[in-house]
Amino acid sequence: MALSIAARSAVAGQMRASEAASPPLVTPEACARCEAREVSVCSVLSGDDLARLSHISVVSTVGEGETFITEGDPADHFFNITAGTAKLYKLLPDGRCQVTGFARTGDFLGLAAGAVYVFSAEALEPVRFCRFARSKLRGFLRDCPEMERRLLDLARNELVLAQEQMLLLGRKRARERLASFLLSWQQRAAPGPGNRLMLPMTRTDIADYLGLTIETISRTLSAFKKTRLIAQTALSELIILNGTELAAIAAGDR
Amino acid sequence: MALSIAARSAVAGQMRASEAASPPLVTPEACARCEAREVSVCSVLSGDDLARLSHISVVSTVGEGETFITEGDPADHFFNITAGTAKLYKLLPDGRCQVTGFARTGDFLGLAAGAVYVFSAEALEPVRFCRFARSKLRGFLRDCPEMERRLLDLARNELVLAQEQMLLLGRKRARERLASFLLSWQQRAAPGPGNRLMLPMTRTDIADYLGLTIETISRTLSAFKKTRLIAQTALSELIILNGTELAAIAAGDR
DNA sequence: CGTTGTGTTGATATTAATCAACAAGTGTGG
DNA sequence: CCACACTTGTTGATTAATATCAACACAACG
Repeated sequence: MALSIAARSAVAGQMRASEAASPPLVTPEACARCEAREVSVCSVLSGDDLARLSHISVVSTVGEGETFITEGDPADHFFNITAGTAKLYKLLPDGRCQVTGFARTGDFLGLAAGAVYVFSAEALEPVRFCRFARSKLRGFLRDCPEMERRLLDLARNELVLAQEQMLLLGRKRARERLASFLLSWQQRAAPGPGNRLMLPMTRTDIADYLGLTIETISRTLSAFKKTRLIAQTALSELIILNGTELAAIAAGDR
Repeated sequence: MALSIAARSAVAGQMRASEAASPPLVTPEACARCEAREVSVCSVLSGDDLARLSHISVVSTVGEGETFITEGDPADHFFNITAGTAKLYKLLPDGRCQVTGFARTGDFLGLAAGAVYVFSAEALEPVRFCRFARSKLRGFLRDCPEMERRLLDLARNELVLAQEQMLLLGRKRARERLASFLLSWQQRAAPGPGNRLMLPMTRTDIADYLGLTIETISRTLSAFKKTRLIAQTALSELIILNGTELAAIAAGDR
């Protein structure tokens, strides 16, 4: 069995939040090393602890479009993404959807859950993850305070990001929201060749993340292209030409 | 010195989130007991641990309208509200404001912070709180895993609420937002005599919490009054007449 | 009493949603 | 290989929800 408990350094849409973020909990290098060995490693664990944690973990893979966490189901497991990207979302009875976040390699799912999951998770591209039972984790944490500390840091980080997103959803205009999203995604995603930014999600996903419609996303992206803030190299691939100006827009300065 | 680390059972705006919430971390009774003794008690601590924690805590009081946490300042302290209500908010450079939450007796402030605070806190009525240095807390937590576990539970709860609020801000309409707010506040606030609901915040605060304007709040409240969903007993005091219908509106069912 | 702050209500403006048409890409089957 | 449906994205026209602007009511307070 393989296992990984890791977290990328989260980057908020704004400088201020970025300053407040904790240092990387697990470096990208460590993640890569884990993957190569087929045994993902929690950076704070070693020896016996690691072995014990491996006992309670299971590795799985899901294909694009598959839902692997469903809102309302008993929250029996924690997840750690080891490859791919997933969207996390909540639904209203009439089908309205709010994407609460995107999870990438190293991210941890299931912190924001009580007895049942309060969100669903769907793979945007093939996703590999490491899953383990919350009941067993509880016992493990009792003997491994270092691990608990990391989880608290993770939760803190997520809380900072969530509040930043509240500001975005409650008070920013469409162009400010999209600018914020592009910049924060640029910082989270590994840059492609030639500084290209890959967007594994559809326009619908972006719209549901930013509280807008696909038409508004499309129009706003077109406006950014026309003013040379970004360039589009493929349908889901673009280059940020003027990050400074984009950051000013994201912050609401113009 | 007095000290308190406590948390009320958080109640989300929707049933689903409520089911998911952890059991009360500190009962209202325990809080009351703490207050009476002028030594607030963390329910998971006792004896030596409690004495040690008391060493690093300071009790303060701030008046209505006073800001006691400022976004961007070094996040040196944790806070635990022991009396009163405060609003937590973030600002955009041009003055737009997003209230990210309201903190009441027993609530804990400062979890969502890194090197600097990412939100400000202002007293809506006279607030008493217990404050202690994060640097000292860190050392304390090392020796008191039970305490750390509680903090993780608190953070988990806040995360659930934050995601519920994202759904509200991103996808709910004005009447749905206000209905959600009234119900969740009803569950958090101690009910006044005759089931009256006290709202210590102004229309502006509610508007900034729900991502709306004061005019929309006022109009929507008037509509609720006209359809007998609520009745107003004073400017900041009302009664929920039809909670069932209000819940249906909050959930987006009509 | 006037003044100020807060809330309400009405008229109008604006942003983004909705409705609609079409373009481009993808996959299928003949 | 092409015709076809089907999905996703773009753009335009119109509508709807909420913001903005404005007037006024009311209470608190000096």
